[in-house]
Amino acid sequence: MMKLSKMSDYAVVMMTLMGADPLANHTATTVAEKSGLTVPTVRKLMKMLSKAGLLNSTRGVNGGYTFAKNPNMINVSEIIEAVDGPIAMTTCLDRTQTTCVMDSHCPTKDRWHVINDAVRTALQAVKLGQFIEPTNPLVRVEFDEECKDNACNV
Amino acid sequence: MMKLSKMSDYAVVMMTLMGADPLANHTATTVAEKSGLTVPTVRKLMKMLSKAGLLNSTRGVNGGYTFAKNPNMINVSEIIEAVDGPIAMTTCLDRTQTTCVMDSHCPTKDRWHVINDAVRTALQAVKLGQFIEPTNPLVRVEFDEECKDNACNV
DNA sequence: TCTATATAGAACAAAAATTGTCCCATATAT
DNA sequence: ATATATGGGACAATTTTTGTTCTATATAGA
Repeated sequence: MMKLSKMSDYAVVMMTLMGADPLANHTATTVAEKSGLTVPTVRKLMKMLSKAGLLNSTRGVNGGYTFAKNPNMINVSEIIEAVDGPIAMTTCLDRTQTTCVMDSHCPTKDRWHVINDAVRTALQAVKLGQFIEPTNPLVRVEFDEECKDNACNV
Repeated sequence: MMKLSKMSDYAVVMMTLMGADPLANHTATTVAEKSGLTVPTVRKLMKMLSKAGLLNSTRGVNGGYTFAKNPNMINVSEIIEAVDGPIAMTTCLDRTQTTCVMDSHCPTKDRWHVINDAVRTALQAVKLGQFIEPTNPLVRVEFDEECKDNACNV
């Protein structure tokens, strides 16, 4: 099954929860509480999202993270790529990889970009704002133990 | 990085190589030779493609696999789903998983369908025929009745 | 200045998923 | 009968992902 990693799944959930209060300063601790994820995991993801330029960070006392831009302008592919790296459907499209088992036998290496572009375009079309409930900005979801395992994306 | 599994990647390559001779009978051994993949791996994938209805199989001496339908009518998502299972971007969209019980509390519930559908649609739009060298006239000739409405000329 | 708080970066072990191979059963042409 | 080929399942090895821990750095406020 082709699917997202749990980490990028978590990241979208976190960003969605933060988006309920889009101007506030969010710390790893508070996001962990809201999401039910552990603090270390949230910290790791916040760092990635900050490094990718989706969040601004402030260190020290009263530090934390704020949205670097309007959630309505953040698309899902940005979040996924911040966590999982570039969307490359096959190894030969991943510039960090150099080896391919099939090398000269491969008849498809120049065709995959069609699919890759199609998928990226599809993901770019979906904005974070579409995930945030406009009518319920104070949602404070407390996940069960069971939901930690799959980010509760039922 | 969100990517295809190697197995589904291999499967597309194999199908592309077979598509160069779309009416022939292909054995696991011959496809292994053409692709550079090992025989056991090719066998495993051929079984999956056959089970999914993309290939017809014949057992015994002179057995092997033939295309069950025109390669131009086979889309890439069919091959991927034959090998990797249904395309479900998150765990909650995978019907075989039932681990999350907090349906009503998840902030991203029902939103993932938008992305999932977008990705599936993108993959469905790409036909195997687009991977195969367009110089082979047999693809068009022998499967012609399936192509009456020009659907094969994508 | 000192302290408590919070992010930055890197390294790491545990867990999970994938990959690749092997075995034996079944079918079939010669 | 025999050689050939697929069908189904089980498995170990490998790779990837996941989640945690550690130390360093930055900052507000007492």
